[in-house]
Amino acid sequence: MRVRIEDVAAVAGVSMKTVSRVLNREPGVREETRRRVESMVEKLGYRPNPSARSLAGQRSYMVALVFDNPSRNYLLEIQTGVLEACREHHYSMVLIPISFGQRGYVSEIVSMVHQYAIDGMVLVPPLADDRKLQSQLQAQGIPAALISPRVRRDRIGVAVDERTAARELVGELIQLGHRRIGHIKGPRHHGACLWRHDGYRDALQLAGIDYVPELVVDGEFTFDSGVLAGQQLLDLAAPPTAIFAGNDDMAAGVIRVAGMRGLSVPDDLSVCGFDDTEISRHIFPALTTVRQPTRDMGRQATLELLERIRDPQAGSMLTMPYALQLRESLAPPRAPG
Amino acid sequence: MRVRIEDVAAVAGVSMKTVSRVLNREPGVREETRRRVESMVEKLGYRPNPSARSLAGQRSYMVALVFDNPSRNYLLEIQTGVLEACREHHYSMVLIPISFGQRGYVSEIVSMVHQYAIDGMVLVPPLADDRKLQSQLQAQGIPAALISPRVRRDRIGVAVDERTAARELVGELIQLGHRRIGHIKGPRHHGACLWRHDGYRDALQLAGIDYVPELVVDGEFTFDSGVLAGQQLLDLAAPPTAIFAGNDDMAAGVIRVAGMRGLSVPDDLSVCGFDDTEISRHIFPALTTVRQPTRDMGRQATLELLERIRDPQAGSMLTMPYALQLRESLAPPRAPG
DNA sequence: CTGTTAGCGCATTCAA
DNA sequence: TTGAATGCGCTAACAG
Repeated sequence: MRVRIEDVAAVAGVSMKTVSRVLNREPGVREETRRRVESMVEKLGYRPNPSARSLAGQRSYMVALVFDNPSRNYLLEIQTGVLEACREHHYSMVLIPISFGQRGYVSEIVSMVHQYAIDGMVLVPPLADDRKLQSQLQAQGIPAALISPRVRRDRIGVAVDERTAARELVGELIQLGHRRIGHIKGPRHHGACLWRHDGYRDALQLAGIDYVPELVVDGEFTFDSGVLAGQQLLDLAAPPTAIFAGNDDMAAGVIRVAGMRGLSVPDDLSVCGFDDTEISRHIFPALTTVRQPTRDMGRQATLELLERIRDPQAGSMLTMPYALQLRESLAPPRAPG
Repeated sequence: MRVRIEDVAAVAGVSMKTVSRVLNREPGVREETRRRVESMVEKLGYRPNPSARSLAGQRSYMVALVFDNPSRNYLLEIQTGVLEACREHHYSMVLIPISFGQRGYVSEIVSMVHQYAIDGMVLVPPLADDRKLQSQLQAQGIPAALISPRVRRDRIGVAVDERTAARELVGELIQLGHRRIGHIKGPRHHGACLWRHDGYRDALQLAGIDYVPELVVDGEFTFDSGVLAGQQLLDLAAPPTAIFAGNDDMAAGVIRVAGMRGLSVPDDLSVCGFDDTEISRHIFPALTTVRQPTRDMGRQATLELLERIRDPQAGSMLTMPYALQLRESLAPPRAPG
């Protein structure tokens, strides 16, 4: 019925071990033998049994994507990238959704890792910045690739220069003539919150514009928090003429507030976001934002992880490119200055 | 180091097999013994090794979610529900993304199923309607739960009465005074396309309104196709005063077209969608639509699947409730009649 | 109701 | 460069 490694060995006239060596690309097999085995593998349509492999080898050929469900779209993109890399390398992916900050979640993760003999994991923000988790993983020798972590030294994974991106984005607003520019921050424990805010500040400074604390409000990276923050900003005695929201969902919230108040975007208010998620193109007016290659980030992070799994010295922290997406939501202010 | 079933057995003073029985909820264990074992499992923090279980038991305790990536949000909700059910029952979920219609995709799936010894699968539209796939799965004895399939007899899974829902939704438009109501269909191979269109037709008929073919155009369930279809409808000599888009993404596309043309929604044009995905609340005006309990559908479908895995006779086709979500995008037509 | 034995399919010793 | 024996942790079939 099922083709086993034993069958391949018999047909190829070698031992099981030799077939195993060929399959796992171990050295020490004569070229001719290797070819013979490979052709038999092909011919019989042999596929190793993952459970047996995992049980005997103490590893699962599985990578875990651990997440806390920040932005669903973002996550989906990452997931797609991770899955892509996994398929390319005959790994599989398991999802570990967790509640960040929930009591005992670190040991929960570690325990799952052991249960499934997971070979490595990809951590998305805000987990990528969790010191406790990381030191646990390190202690247990479990490789992890980080996506957009705050600390990058000696880590593997991917990141984008979000600070510069934010600076450029706000620079566009300034270029258009805006001076009172609001900003909606993300939750504090996100590196993104920090970098985007810093970039905002950098841009103002470069243009010689004062940083006005009342123009900077807190958000949660959710649509609803964007609505609240937008109301707060537009309720100011001197409201901003432009708002840089920390991500697209919050920017969409701002646009909704504007709509409810009869303000035209971008004529009465310019709005921009960050991430270039699906929604940025699906709302009207389409949102100016910064594109991160999210899917590719998931993929590359996974590739680095797989390298490290093979060789504990390998793998690095990649910087990925970003791109401003200038769309309809920006215009000069009504009364420049 | 690792806690094994043997350790639990020793501590509980029973044999391995008894522990195994308890873990797998097999009958034939005295209540007291069961409790004792369970408490030891708890105490030692024992977790079965999936690979060993899978290897010995010829099954993986894994369920596959097979999909073709229709709407990302929809899928994510389904996935979350499936994952939820899996966790509750100590199953894990693997993702099998495929290209529907690609040459040999059926055997690709079957082969993966065998390789991983997958215990069952959840099929989302349009795969839930794939005859070839289903007969293959049936032939191989692989249980599958279907989400919103066209054919429901003798199948397990979940569905919603989309036709009635669509009728009620269009009924709302008619109630408001609309007579020229446009409809954007989905791709033909989706059951949803059919049901929603039929519901539209039913509503018109009930109200004694003629079905006008030029008011019904094709779409692809994507935002962009919604834009195109919206343009087509609004370019008519006598454009509709309301549009029922086959799903939310397309409805968002229509709203964008309206925005670009300076038409006010809902004052100049009423729009409604279907599915109640995230975008329906995030655009302005917020979209009137039909909510399907997508996440719960994923969960329930999986529960049915797990039942059938245990017992080839068990499991059924559940009908899940829907709910109209009346939001901002509807108003009476400017010139009733 | 419970325990014993064998073996799932592979990787990993070690020896040849 | 290759092969034979051992066991990964669990479940299944049978025995008690």
